[in-house]
Amino acid sequence: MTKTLQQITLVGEAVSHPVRLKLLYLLSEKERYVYELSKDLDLSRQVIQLHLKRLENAGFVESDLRLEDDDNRAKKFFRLKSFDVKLEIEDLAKIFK
Amino acid sequence: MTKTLQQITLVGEAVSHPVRLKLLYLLSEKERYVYELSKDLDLSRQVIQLHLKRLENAGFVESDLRLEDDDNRAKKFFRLKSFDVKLEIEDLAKIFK
DNA sequence: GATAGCAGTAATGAATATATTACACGCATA
DNA sequence: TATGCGTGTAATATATTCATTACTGCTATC
Repeated sequence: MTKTLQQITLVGEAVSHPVRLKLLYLLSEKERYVYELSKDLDLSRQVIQLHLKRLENAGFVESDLRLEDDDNRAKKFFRLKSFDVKLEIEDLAKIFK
Repeated sequence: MTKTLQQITLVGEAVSHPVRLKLLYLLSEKERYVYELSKDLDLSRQVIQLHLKRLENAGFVESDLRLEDDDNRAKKFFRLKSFDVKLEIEDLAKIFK
């Protein structure tokens, strides 16, 4: 699969922060919602949301706002889509040559 | 090979900027010195040096200040050491589990 | 001797990243 | 009804990133 310059930089940026790596790990286990993650990581909900947005932009996660049967409080769930991080010189050669 | 959290973030950061990716590509062809790169990329020598330092911190490149036979002006050459970018959920699991 | 090649360091400035607090709103529960 | 759970948005503060200019100093070349 051919990667664009922007795809590469977005992925790089996504994995360049420890909190985002932790989020990736947690979401690899099961889907979780924002408030829950902010409690678990002891960080503000807004920052967690920002990090998740970065991960979403990189194509790693996806989300949906969802109601559960027995609770009418909407929760924004995130889950891991794919995690395929691999970069070779050939990828760069295709871009710059 | 086991990766530490910091190793992962350094690598991610290294590949998160288009100029650094271009530098990696150029250095994959042959070694080059700082002044030369700054001319080719039309950027200040100081910024090129900064980007190269990031690449060096991530373990991608190495440098030496060198005199050539017929020229007594020292040149700081950079070359690609290794380029092995691969990250899997298992790497994160080892760190966070 | 002036200009260009080549390095090092320092100061500065604009933009982005990271994190917080604060506000509004609705639902759940003691 | 007060407190906690859960969302959204906005304002703010600090740090870092990215890029520049400016200075120094040496060698090469016209």
